[in-house]
Amino acid sequence: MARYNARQAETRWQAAWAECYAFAAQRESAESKCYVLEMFPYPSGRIHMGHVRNYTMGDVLARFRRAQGYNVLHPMGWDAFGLPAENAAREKGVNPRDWTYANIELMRAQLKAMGLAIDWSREFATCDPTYYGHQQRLFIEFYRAGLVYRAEADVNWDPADQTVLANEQVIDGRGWRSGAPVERRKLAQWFFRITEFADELLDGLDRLVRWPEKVRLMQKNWIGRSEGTQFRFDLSDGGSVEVFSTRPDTLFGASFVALSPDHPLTEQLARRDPGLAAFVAECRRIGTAEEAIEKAEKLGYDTKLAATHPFDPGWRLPVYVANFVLMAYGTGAIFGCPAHDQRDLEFARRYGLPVIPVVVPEGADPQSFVIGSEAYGGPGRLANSRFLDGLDVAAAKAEASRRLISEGRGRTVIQYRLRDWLVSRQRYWGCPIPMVHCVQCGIHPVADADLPVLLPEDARFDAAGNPLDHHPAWKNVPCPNCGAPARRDTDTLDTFVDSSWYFARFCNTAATEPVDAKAATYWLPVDQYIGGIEHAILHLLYARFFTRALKRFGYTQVDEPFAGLFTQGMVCHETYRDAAGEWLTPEEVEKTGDTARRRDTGETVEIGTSEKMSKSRKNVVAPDTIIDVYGADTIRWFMLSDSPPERDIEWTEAGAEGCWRFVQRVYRLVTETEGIAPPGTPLPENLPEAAIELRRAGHRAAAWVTEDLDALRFNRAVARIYEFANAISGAPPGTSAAVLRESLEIMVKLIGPMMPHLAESCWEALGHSSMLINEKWPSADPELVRADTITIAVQVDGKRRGEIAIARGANEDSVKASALTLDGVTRALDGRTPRRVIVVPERIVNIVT
RNA sequence: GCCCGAGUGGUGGAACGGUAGACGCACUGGACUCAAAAUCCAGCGCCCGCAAGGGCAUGUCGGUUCAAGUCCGACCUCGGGCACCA
Repeated sequence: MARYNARQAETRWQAAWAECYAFAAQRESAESKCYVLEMFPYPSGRIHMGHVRNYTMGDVLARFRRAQGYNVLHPMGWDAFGLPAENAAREKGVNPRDWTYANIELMRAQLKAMGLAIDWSREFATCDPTYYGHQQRLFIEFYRAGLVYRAEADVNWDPADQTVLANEQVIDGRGWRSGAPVERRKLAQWFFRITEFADELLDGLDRLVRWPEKVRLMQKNWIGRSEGTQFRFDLSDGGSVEVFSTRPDTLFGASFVALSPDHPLTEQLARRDPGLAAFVAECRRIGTAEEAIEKAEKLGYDTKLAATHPFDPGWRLPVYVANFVLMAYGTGAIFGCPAHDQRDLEFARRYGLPVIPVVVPEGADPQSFVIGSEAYGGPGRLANSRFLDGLDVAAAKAEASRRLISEGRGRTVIQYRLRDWLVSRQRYWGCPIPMVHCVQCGIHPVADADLPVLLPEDARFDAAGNPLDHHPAWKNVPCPNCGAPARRDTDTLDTFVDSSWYFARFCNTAATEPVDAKAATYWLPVDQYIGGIEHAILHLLYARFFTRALKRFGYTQVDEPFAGLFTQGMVCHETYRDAAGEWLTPEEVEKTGDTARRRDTGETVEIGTSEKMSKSRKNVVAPDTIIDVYGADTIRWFMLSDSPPERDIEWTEAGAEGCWRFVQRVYRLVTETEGIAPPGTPLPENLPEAAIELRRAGHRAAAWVTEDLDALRFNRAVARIYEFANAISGAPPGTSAAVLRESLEIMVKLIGPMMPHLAESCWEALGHSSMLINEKWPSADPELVRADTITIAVQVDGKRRGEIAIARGANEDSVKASALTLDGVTRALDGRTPRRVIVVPERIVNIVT
C-alpha cells in the first residue's frame, strides 16, 4: 500500500515554491488584486495553535484567490515591541533585542513549516529601526498637524516599578508585577487626537458590511455618541458651572448639582475647605479598580454653595461634590434628577433631597405617580414642569433646550465616550518618542536628519523604572531648535501604534517614505483581514483612525483599512487534574475511551471542561510536535474541519488522527485507483449513467467548494470534499478512465488551498510535470451542477409520507398525479379527498386534507 | 443594570421557510490477518413493532403558515461586550 510521506513531501514542495518565488506579489499588475492579511504575531517564542488556525484560514484564502487569477498580497511580519521582552531582560538578563530576534528566527521557521503562501520578501518587525524610524516621522507629521498633543492626565502609577500602567495591568488596585498599591498621578503625556475622528469612525461602521455585526456594535458602544445640551448654572458665590445633560426635559425634577472630585472648581473650593479636601482624597483612594466602583456607595460633600435653577431665578439647588461624577465625561458636573436617574435617586435618598417625578408614563395619573427605589427612565408625558407640562419627552427636550439656548445659557453638544489615545509608556522596548524637551525654548521634534531615534543598545535593566530615563548619554542632547542642552523624551509609544499602520507599510516595504502612496493606492484596503475577537475594539479602532490620518497626509486614498474582517474562534482542549488537584498536560495523560490515567503512575485522572489552551491549565498542545508527527497538511485540515471558523474548536488527538487518515486516503485514491486515463485525455461521448453521475459529483463539489471558500465556510468546504472523495471511491469498476482523471484532478485542485503539499504530490502522481500551484481553479459546468432528476418529498398535512423522483422542469400536474398515487400517501389519506395540493416546483409536494 | 450572541444525536456540526441530523469523530458488528495495526463492508436520534410501518424529536411555552431548527412574542440556560458615560 502506497504511503504518503508528509515530511519529505512538505520540505520538498516548500523548497520548490520558494525557488520560483511562487508567492511574491506582483507590483501593480493588471490583474485584480487581493490583499489577504492575518493579524501579525507577537514573537513570544513559539507559535501556538491559535496562530495555526489563524494563518491556515488566511492561507487557504490567499491560495484560493491566487488560483482564481488574482494578484495576491499575503505578507507576514512581527509585532515585536512589548513588555515580555523587557521582562525577560529583567528576569534573565538577556537583551530585549536579542531575545526578540531569536524568537522571530524560531517562529519564522515554524510558520514556514506550515507551508504558508507568504511573500517573505516583505517581512519586517516593528522593532526594526527601518520601521519605527518611519513611525517617528509619522508621529512628527501628526504633531505638526495637531493630531498629536501633550497634556496632563490622570494615570495609574506604580510607585514600586516607577512606571505608568495600563488599566489592564492594574489588578484590584495593585500593580500586576510589583503588587504595590497603584496611585493616581497627574503626568504630562502624549495623546493622539482620535476624538477628532469620532463621528467619522462611527459613521464609517455602517459601510463596513463585511465586518461582523458584533464588532461594529462593540465599536459603536465604545465610541458612545450621545447628543445633549450643555448649559450654565449660576452659583451663589458669583461664579458659574457648566453641566451636560441628555435629559434637559427633566430640569424641573432637579434637586441638586454635583461636581466631580476632580473638577477644577472642586480643587479651588478644597483649598479653603479641609473637609472637602479630605473627601476628595478619600475618593481618589478608592480609585478606579472595577470592584471598588461596583460596591462604592454614592457619597457626596455639601459645598454650601447654591445654584440658581436656569428656569426660575428664585429656585436654589444645593451644590455637592459627588464621588460618582466623572471628570472625564461631559463637563465633569451634572444636575441631579432623582426621579429619572438611578444614581441620582440613590444619592437623593441618602442625603434627604426631594424626588419629584416629571415624566409620567402614558395612562398613569400624575398626582399618584410615585417613585420608590427605582428611577423611571421610560417614555411618557411631562408633569410638574410648568411650560413643559403635557409634552412628550422628545418635545420637552427640544423645548427645554431651545429656551436654554435662546437665553444664552447653553448650546447643543455631542458628547463621546471615546477619549483621546494616551500613547506614552515609561518603557524601554518600544518606539522612542522623537521629541526633545528644552528648558530654554520648549518642546521640539527631532530634526529629520537625526531620525530614526534609535534605542540605545547598552541600556541597563537592573534598576526599577524606565531604562531610557537612566541613560544620560542617550537622554542628553542639544535642543534641535536653539542648541542649548536639552533632553529627549524618554517615553516610548504604546505598541498599539506599531500595529496601526503595518498593513500600509506592507504595500511597499522598501519605500523611503513611511507609506508608498502609489503602492498603497493599488493594494489598500486589505480585502480580508483575519484575527481574534480580542482586538475588536482597540487595535481595529486605532488602525481605522490611523488610516484616516494617513489619508489626510496623502499616503492613502481609503478611509477604511480593512474591507472585510473575520474574527476566528479560539483553539481549546480538555483539561486534566490528578487527585491532588494538580493540572496535567495532555502528554502526561493516557486516554482510553472516556477514562484517562497518568502515564507514569496509572492513577485515574479527572477530565475537566474544554477550555482555551493556556499555560496555567497546562492544556496546551504544541503545533510543531504535531507537524513533526503528522505533517503540516494534517494540522491545517484539522483547523478547517468540523467547527465553523468563527466558533471555538476543540483539539483532539482522535480528530487529528482522522485527518491524517484522510491525507493517506486521498493519496491512495490517486495512486491506487485503476484505469486512470493519461493527462489530457478528452472525455468520450455517450458516457454511461454512472460516469455522468461521477462527473456531476465533481462539478457540484467544485461549485460548492468555491461558494464555501468565498464565504469562508471552510468546514462546509471540507464536508463537500469528503462527499466527493466518497463518490470517487464508490465509483463502480470500469468507470470511464477519462472521467476518473477529470474527477481526481478536480479533487486535487479543490484540496490545493487547504492541503497544498499533499495536493502537489497527488498532482505529480497523476502524471503532471508542472506544479499544481500554477494551475487554475476548476470551473464547474452549470449543466452538470444542476440535476436532471430531482427527488422531492411528498407530505400529507405537513408530514412526510414518501418521495418521488421527477424530471427537472416536470409540469405540476404530472408531479401532483404521481404524488397522489404513492402508497404512503393513499395510506395516510385513508379515503379522504385532498382539499388542496401545494406543489413547490423542484422542492416539495404538500397534500392538505 | 444596559447591549449582543448561542441552545439540534454519544460528540463537532449540516440544513434558500420545503425529506432535520449532510460530512467528520466516537462507538458497535463483520471481512482480511497467526495476531495487531492499517484497510474494506454494514449499523448508529428516541419509543413501539419480527417486519412493513407508525409515533415522538432541533432549550421551554405560545403564535404566524399548506409547511417552522429557520419567522414573531414570552420565558429558561449558557457565553460575550460595556458598565457610576449624566
